[in-house]
Amino acid sequence: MVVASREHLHVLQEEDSSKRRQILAGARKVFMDLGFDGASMGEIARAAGVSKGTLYVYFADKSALFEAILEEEALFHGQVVFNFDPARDAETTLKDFGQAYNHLLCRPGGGSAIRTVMAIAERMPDVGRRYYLRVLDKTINRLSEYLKAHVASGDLEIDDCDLAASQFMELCKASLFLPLIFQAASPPSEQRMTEVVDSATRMFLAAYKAK
Amino acid sequence: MVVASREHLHVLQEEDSSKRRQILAGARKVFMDLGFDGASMGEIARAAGVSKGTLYVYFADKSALFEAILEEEALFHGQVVFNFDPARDAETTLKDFGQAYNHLLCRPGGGSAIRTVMAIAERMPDVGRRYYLRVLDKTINRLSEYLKAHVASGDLEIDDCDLAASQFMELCKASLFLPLIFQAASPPSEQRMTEVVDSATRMFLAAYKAK
Amino acid sequence: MVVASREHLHVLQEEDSSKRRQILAGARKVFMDLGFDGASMGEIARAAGVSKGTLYVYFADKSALFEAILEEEALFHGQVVFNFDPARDAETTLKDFGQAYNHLLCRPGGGSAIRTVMAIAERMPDVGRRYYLRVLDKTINRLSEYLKAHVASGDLEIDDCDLAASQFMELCKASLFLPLIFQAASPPSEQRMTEVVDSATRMFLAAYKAK
Amino acid sequence: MVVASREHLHVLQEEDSSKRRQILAGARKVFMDLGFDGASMGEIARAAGVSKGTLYVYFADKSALFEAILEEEALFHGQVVFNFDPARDAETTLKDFGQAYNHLLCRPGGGSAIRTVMAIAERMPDVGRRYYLRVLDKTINRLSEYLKAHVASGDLEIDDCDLAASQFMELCKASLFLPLIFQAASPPSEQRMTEVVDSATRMFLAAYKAK
DNA sequence: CATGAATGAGTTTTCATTCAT
DNA sequence: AATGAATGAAAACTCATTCAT
Repeated sequence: MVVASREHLHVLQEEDSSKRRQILAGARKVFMDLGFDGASMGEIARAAGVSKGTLYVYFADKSALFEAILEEEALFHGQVVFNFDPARDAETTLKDFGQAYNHLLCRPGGGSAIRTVMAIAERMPDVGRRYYLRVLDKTINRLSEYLKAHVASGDLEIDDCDLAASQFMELCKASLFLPLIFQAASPPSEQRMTEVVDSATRMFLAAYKAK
Repeated sequence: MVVASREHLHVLQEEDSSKRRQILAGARKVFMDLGFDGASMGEIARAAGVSKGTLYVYFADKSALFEAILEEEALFHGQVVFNFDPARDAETTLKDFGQAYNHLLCRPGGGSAIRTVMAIAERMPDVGRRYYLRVLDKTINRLSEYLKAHVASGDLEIDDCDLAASQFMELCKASLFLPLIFQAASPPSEQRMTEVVDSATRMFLAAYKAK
Repeated sequence: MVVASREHLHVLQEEDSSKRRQILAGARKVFMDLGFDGASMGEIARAAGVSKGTLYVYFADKSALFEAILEEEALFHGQVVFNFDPARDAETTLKDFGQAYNHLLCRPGGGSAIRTVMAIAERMPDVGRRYYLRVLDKTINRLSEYLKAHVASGDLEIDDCDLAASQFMELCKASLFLPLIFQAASPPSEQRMTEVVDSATRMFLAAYKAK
Repeated sequence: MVVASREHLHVLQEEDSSKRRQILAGARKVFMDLGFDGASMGEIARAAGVSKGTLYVYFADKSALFEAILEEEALFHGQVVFNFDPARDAETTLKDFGQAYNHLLCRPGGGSAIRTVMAIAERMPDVGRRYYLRVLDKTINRLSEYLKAHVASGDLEIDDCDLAASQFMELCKASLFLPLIFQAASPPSEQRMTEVVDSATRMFLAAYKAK
C-alpha cells in the first residue's frame, strides 16, 4: 500500500531560501492589491518571477501561501518595538506609540493586510481569528500592560485597561484610517497624523489621568 | 431588429419593480455572506428565486448588481434616524446615538457591508469611495453638525468637530467591532455594548465638555 | 448564512435529455478507449460535441460521468435476455447462453467496460464492487438459478451451483477473452466462438450431467 | 562536449546495478498499487529512495520504467517452476499446478500486474500483447505441452490442448479471481482455493480422461 | 419579460521531464 | 552518477455572460 505523503519545506528548501522570499514578496504584492480571491496564482507567479509550478514546490496551495504572508506580517508586527517602558510618562509614551501605530497602518500597503484578512474572515474564520489575535490583540495587550503599570503607580485611573487600550488605538485612527482604506483619501500628512494623535492623547488623559 | 427590441426594456425595469426588489434581497444575502468574489451569479439567482438570465435583465453585470445593493444600503443608512435634535443634551444624545450605531454595526450581518466593500475597495476604488462618503462620512457629518450646534451654544468646546465626531464613533466600537469582524468574538451582549458606549461618552465629555 | 447547494439533473435536464445522451455517448467512447485516467474532460467534450462547461451541467464531476456510463452498462446487461427457461434442456440452454455471453464480451468495446472498471477498482473500490455485483455476479446468479432448477429436476448433479455457473462462464471465455483484451488477438470468428462454447458445454455436462 | 558525456552512461547502467534494482522495487510497488496513470514519478522516487532525476538516469521515461517492471514480471513468471514432469500423473499435476497458479494470482498484489497491464492495453497495445505472450500465454503453453505428452501416452484424450490448457486455468480461477480483483471479496481461504481447484480438476478429467 | 441551457475563458493544481551543480 | 529545484503543458473544474425560445 502506498500512502501519499507530501512534505513541503524539504531540507533544502529551507524556511528562508531566496526563492521562497522571492515568492512571498511577489505574492504579498498581488494579494494585498487584489485580495485573496482577486489574486490568481498565475498573477502571483508572474509577480514573483517564477513559474506557476514553483509556487507549489514551496507552498501546498493558495491558502498556505496566503497564510505564510500573514505569518510574516505577524512576525513583523511582533518585532515592531513600541517603547512601553513603564518608567516613561504616559503622555510621551502614548504619543510615540500613536505615531508609530499610525505609521504602521498608514504606510503604503499597511492597511492592506488588515483589509485583506478582514475580507475573508467570514469564509476562513481561523485565518481571521489567528490574524486578529497575533497582530491586533497582541498590540492591545502590550498597551494594556503598560496602562496597568501606570494604574498601579497611581498615575492613571482606569477601570478596564483592555478597553482603554482599544479606545486609545481607535482614537489614533480616527478620521485617518477609514477614508484611506476606502480609497476616499490619500495617506495623511505627517502633520495631520500628529494632530490626530495629540488629540487622541489629550482626550485619553482627560478621561483617565488620576486627579 | 435587435435595436428595436432594446427600447422597451426600460419600461419594465422601473427602479422598483417587485422582481428587482426580489433580486436585490437575494443578492444582498449572498454578497454579504460570501463577499463579492465569493458570490456567484448562480447562487444569487437561486437565493433570489429567479433565473440567471433574469439577473441580466435588471442589472448589466455582477458589479452593477453589487453597486445597486450598496446604493440601497446607503439609502437605508440615510434613513436611519439618529435623534440629533440640537435641543437634546449631549450626554443623552451621544449615548443614544452610540447604542444605535453599535446595533447597526453589530447586528447579524451588520458589519458585512462594510467588510464587503472594504474588501474590494482597492480593486474598485470608486465603489469604495462612494460607499464611504454616502454611508460612513454621512454619519460623521450628521454627528459633526450636532456637535457644532452645541459648540455654538457653549455647551461643548471642540476645535475640530469632524475629528471629534470620528473619535466618538471609533470609541463606541472599541473592543467590539474588530474582534467581531475578525471572527474572534461573538456579537457583544447588550450590557457590554452599553458599558462601552457609556465609557466612550464619559471620555468624550471629559475632553470636550465646556468647563 | 448561505448554504451552497448543487442539484444536478434539474427538472428540465431530465434523465434522458438528448444532450445527456450525446454526452454519455461521447464519454463512453473516450473512457473505453483511454481508461478513466487517460480520458480527459476536454477530450470527452470534443467527442461529445459539447463544451467542457456543459459536461458539468449534466454531471457533477468526472467520476459521476464515469459512473453514469457504468450505470447504463449495468442496465444494458440487465436487459440482455438470456433464455433461462427451466423447461429448456441444459445443452441447448448452455450453448445459447455461452454464445450470447461471448458476443456480449467480444463485441467491439465489449470487454472495455470490464477492463476499464477493473483498472480503477483498487482506487475506487465501491465502483469496482458495484459493477461486479450488478453486471458479472448478476449473470452468475441467473445461470446458477437455472442450474438449481435442473438439479432439482434430477437432470444435473451439482454440489455448488454458484461455483458451477462461474465455471461455465469462465470456460466459455477460455482462449478468447484474455488474448482479445490484451490486444494479442483479434475478435474471434463466429466459428471459433462456437467451437469454444461447444467444448465448454461438453466439459460442463461431462462433469455435472446426472448419470 | 555533450556527446562525450553521453558515452559513459552505459557503463554504469548495467542491467543489474543495485540502484536500478532499488528503483524497480520501488516502482513496482507504486505502479501495482496505483496503476500506470495513478503512479507519479515523484511517488516512485520516494518509494525507491532516490531522487527524481536519478529515475531518468536509468530509464528514458515513465513508460520505459513501467515496461522494465513488466520485463521483470515476465522473467519471474518464467522462473516459477510448475512441476510439469510428464512422468507425474495428471490429477496430481493439475491440482498442484492449480494451487500454485491460484497462489500466484491471489497473493496480495498478485492480480495487480495483470490488472495494471490490462488497464493500459488499449492505449499501449504492444505492452499488452507482449505481457500476454510472455506471461499468460507462456504458462498456457507449458501446460499444453504437458497435456500433449499425456495425450501421446494415451492417458488423456484431448483434441485441442491449447484450448484445454486455457480451460483448466480459467476453471481454477472460477469464483475466486474476478470478485477479488473487483474488490467484491477478500482473498480466498486456503480451503476454498483447494475446493475450487479440486472441482476444476474433477471437471477437467471428467471431460478429458481417456476411457 | 423570463428562462435556463450552453458556453469558453479563466482558475487552481499536478506532474513528467530537464538541467545546473 | 546523483541530485532536487524549476519548469510548463495539461488537467479538472467554475462561473459570468449570452441567447434562442
